[in-house]
Amino acid sequence: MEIYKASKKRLFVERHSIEHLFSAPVEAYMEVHEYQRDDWIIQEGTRPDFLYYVVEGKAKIYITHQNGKVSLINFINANEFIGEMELLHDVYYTKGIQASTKTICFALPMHYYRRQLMEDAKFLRELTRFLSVKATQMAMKYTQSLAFPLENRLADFILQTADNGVYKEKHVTVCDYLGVSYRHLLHVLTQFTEKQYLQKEGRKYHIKQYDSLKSLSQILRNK
Amino acid sequence: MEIYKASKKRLFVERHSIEHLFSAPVEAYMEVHEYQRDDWIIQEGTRPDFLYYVVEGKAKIYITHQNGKVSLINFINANEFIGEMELLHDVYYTKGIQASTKTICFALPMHYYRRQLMEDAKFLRELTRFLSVKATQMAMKYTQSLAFPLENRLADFILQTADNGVYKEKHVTVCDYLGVSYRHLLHVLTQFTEKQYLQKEGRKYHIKQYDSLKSLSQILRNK
DNA sequence: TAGAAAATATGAGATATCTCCTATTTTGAG
DNA sequence: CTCAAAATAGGAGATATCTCATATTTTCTA
Repeated sequence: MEIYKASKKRLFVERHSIEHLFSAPVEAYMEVHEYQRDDWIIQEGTRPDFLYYVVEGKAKIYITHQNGKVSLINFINANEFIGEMELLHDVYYTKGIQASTKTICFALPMHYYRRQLMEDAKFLRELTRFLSVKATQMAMKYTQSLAFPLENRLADFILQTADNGVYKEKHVTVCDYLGVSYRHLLHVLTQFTEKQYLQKEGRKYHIKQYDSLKSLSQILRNK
Repeated sequence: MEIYKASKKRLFVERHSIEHLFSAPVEAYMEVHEYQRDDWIIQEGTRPDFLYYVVEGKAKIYITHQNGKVSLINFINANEFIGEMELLHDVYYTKGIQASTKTICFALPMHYYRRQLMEDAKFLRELTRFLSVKATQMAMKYTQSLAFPLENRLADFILQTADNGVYKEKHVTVCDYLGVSYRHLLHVLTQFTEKQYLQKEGRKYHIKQYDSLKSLSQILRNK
């Protein structure tokens, strides 16, 4: 992890305005943190000292269960917050946050800014929107996971993450995200291949029947 | 559904202050709605005109999936909001809300109050807290549903809803809530009875081995 | 650059959960 | 009070998903 200093910091802050998020300036004590892929931004179980705002990159929220299973709760993208739960609640089980690409965040020391932020309608409005989307997403994922087999959820995930007709996510990550065993994920991927929805080439899968996948994934949706 | 008028309204509003929620008064256009058990407070798919604040009672959030399955997403209790998603987002698939006991809500016409509320730090802070809890809850339910079998989740649910050592929820509701089939719920309940965790008496189940259920439910928790 | 660790792959058997069916009991509206 | 609808109950077989075991390939690190 690198903390930008001096001109590197100044330049970065100038290029990435966050005026739209706050009524009063927060630059005084704000830091700029850069994390490399796989770095832990927050350790599971350890309260963070900062409220983060992701400017660049992508991260993952993990929780480890007592039975050893690991869940990838969700992805965090640019323009989203990290640590807002700890800002709002004194008691909270902190989830682990891991960068999945190089990730640059603004880091606001909660100590300094908590009081100010909790009075700032502009900030609270942003945070409210963010949390409402998060709550809705989780509710959808929850009900979908119970109402539909992996087949549908995987089709949806493939379409969401495929890049130029090519799907190439790591199986291990996908298992944690969709909450199924490695074995079963492979099994359904093989089915997709046998049905010619996908064509496997090394570690990549080429989408061959977009429509078939689309109709599997549409079943999840209440438009 | 009954809308309180005149003195009935005045009395109710006086007895249930909501000063702590708003910086400026909202009583002018506020209504008081009373719903009976099983009334629909909001129809699935139909945008509500009000932001509701539940003063008394308990309600259920439902969504119907394309495959016909119904999910009970969550319960709503006193001092919680309904319709906040529609307040925040112009495009949103509205879930159905059904009263599960007699429920009395304050109903704020969004049309009149949206702008004012979105500027009100006090209100936004409350809403933020509410949504953050909601998001956390959903995330936990989601990961738990994928990481643990019904046995653990049902044990937890029984302990949460049992009244004086007696569990007597409707099976149909529980199926929708825990996302399992009626058949399977009965199956696991029978197991609990055979293991003497519960003792069945008509439609009620008496908790006989509190500790066994407790340890099943503890497995879900990361303290 | 060798060896360890992580990721991929696949088989085989177990089990959690589902679907479909049928029967009985309870509840609620007229 | 009566009848239909809802809720409860349980059998039987299907299937979605899991666990465990083992082998190969890729990636990372000392």
